Amino acid sequence: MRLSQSFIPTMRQDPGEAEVVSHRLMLRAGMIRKVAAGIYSYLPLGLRVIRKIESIVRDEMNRAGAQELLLPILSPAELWQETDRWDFYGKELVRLQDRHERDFCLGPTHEEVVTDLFRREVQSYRQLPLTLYQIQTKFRDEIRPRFGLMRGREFIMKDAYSFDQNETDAQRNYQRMYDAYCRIFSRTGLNFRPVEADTGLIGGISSHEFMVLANTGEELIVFDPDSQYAANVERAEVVAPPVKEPGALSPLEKVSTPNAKSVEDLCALLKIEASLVVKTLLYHTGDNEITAVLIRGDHHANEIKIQRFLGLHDLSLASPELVEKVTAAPVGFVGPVGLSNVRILADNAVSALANFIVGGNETDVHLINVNQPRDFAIDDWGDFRQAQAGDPSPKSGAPLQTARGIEVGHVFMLGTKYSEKMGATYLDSEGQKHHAIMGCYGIGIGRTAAAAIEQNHDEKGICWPMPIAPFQVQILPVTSSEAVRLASEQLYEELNQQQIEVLLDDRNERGGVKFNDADIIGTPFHIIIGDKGLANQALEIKDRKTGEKVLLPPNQVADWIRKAVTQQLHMES
RNA sequence: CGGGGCGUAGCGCAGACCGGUAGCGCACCGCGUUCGGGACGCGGGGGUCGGAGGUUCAAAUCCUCUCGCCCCGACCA
Repeated sequence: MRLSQSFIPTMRQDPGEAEVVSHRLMLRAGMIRKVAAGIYSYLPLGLRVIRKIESIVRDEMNRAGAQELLLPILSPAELWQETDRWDFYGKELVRLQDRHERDFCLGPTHEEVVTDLFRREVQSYRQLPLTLYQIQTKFRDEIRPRFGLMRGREFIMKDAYSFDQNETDAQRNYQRMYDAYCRIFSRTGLNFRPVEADTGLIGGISSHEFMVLANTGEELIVFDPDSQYAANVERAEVVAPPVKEPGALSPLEKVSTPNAKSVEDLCALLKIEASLVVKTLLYHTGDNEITAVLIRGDHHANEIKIQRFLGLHDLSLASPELVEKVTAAPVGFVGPVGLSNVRILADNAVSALANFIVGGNETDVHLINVNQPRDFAIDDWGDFRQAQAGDPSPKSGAPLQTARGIEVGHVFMLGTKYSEKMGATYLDSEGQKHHAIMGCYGIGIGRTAAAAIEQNHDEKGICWPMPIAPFQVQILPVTSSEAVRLASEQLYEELNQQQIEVLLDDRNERGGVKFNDADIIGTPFHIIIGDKGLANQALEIKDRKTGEKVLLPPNQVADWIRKAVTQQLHMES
C-alpha cells in the first residue's frame, strides 16, 4: 500500500480527548476516530489490526471444533423476557421499538438468541456436542464508556456457545475453549494470564478471565507464583485464619474520638494499627432493613462475596439517613455492640482478633477492648473481604502477589441456566429428555488491540507484535532523488511479490516526518532508503521495537525481510 | 448517577475576571528554495466562539437553561 494514497490520518499532537496510552496512540496513528462517547469508526489502519486479530480467533475457534455463524444484532424482547434478562440487564441493554411499537434490543451478548436457535433445531443427542460462534458488533450502554476501544458502547466481540449432553462433555468443551484462548492470546503476542473469575450478570457455575497484564489495567488480580493459582480479586478466596487461643480479655471501655469518622482518622487519633480496628459496614438489604458486615480495618469488603452469601444480586451501602434511623448512630461511629434488630455478618479475619476497636453507636465515641462473643454476637461468619497481596494462596499457602490486568476474554460454564429457562432439550439414546449443558465464551476484539498497544509501545508510538501489525514493513525513502525513488519502488515491488505486507511512504515529505509517522504507526520493520545508503550500497533496516539496525546491500533486503517476518510470525505460535 | 473539568478554524490552545465586532502554533492551498529525525520565505483560504433564551447601544466575554465531551467512583469483552 502506498501511504500517499492511503487514508491514514496521523496526528502530530496528542489529542485532548485521550489520556490512556492505547487510546491516544490509536487516534494518533489514524486507526480510529470518535463518533460519540464510546462509539468509534475504524479507519483502514485500525481495521487491518482488527481483521488480523479476528483471523487468529477464527482460526483457533475452527481448530477447536466451533462453527461460525452470524446471529442478528437486533433481537425481540420476548426472548429476553423468557430469561428475565429484559428486566435484569437494566439500562445497559439498548432498547428500541419498531414501527408497530414492538420491543427490541441491540444484542449485548447472545445466549437467548442461540438457545432459541438450538431448541428449534436440535432434538437428538446425536447432534451434540455443538459449539457455535460469531464475530459481531455488540451493544452495551455502559455507565461510563472510556479509554477508546477499551470500553465502548459499541464493540466487536467474538462470542461462542457450547451445548453438551453431560457435565463431563461440557467440562471437556470448556477446557478446549480455554486452551484455544491460551493459543489465541499467545499467537497475538500478548503477555497474559488466565484467572479464576466471578460469573457476573451472565451467570453460571465457573468461569475464567483472560487478563493481559498491564499496569493501566482496570482489573486487579492476585496470583501465586508457586502454583498455577491466579484469580480476580473479586473472586479470590481468602483462607480463614487459624483459630487463636483467647488471651487475656481486657474490660470494655468507651473512648472519646471526636470527628474520627474513618479508620484512618481513628488510627491517627489513638495511635494504633488499622488491623486492630473492626469496621462495621451497613448494607441496604431490604425495605428499611440493613445488614451489618464486620471487616478488619485494613481489609476491603468484597461486595460480590457478600452479595452471593445473602443471595442478592444487588447490594448497596445504606444511606446515612437509614443508618441513623436503624442504629441511632451517625455513619462513622457504627459498631456491633448493642446493635439490635440487625443481622451481623463477620469476615473470618475478625475471629482472630482480641481486644479490638469498634464504633460506639454514639457520635464521637468508639469502644476499645471489644471481644466477641463476650460483647456481642455474630450471626454468620464467612469470607467477605477482598484478597490482597500477602494473603496465603488457597492452593499452596504461599503469599499471594497482585498485578493489574485488562480483561480481554472470558469463558463461562453456564450449566443449564439458559436451557432450563428456555426449554432447550434433547433426547438421549433412551428417549429421555434432558436440558443441554451450556458454556459461553467471549473475546473483545477491539479491546485485545488496545491491550496489545498498552503492552507494546514506547514514547514514540506503537510497537506492534508481528502477528497483528497492520503492516509488516514500511519503506521510508528519506531523500527526494530519483535514484532513491526508483530503489524504493523496486523494493516495494519485490516485497509485494513475496506476499509481505508493505507500506511505502511515497509522500512528498521530509525524512523527519516519515520517521515519526512510521514510529507512531509502529510497523515492526522500517527500511530506510536515502542517497547516502544507496551510494554505499547499504540500506538500513530498523527493528521498531528493539531499535536494532541492520545494514544490507539493496539486493539482499527483500530476502532478509521475508525471513525475519516469517520468523516473527511463528515465534509466538 | 454522584464528584471534578472542558466546549473558540481540521488539531493543540490564547482571548473571558475587566463586554467594543476573534487571535497564535501546527495542518491546509499556490509559488520558490530545501530534503537521513516533525525545513524556510512570500502569498492565500478557513471560525453562526456547542445550542437556546436573557441583560446591554454593543456579548466569545455577564446571567439562566440546555446539549455534548473528558477524567475519578459503582458495571463488563
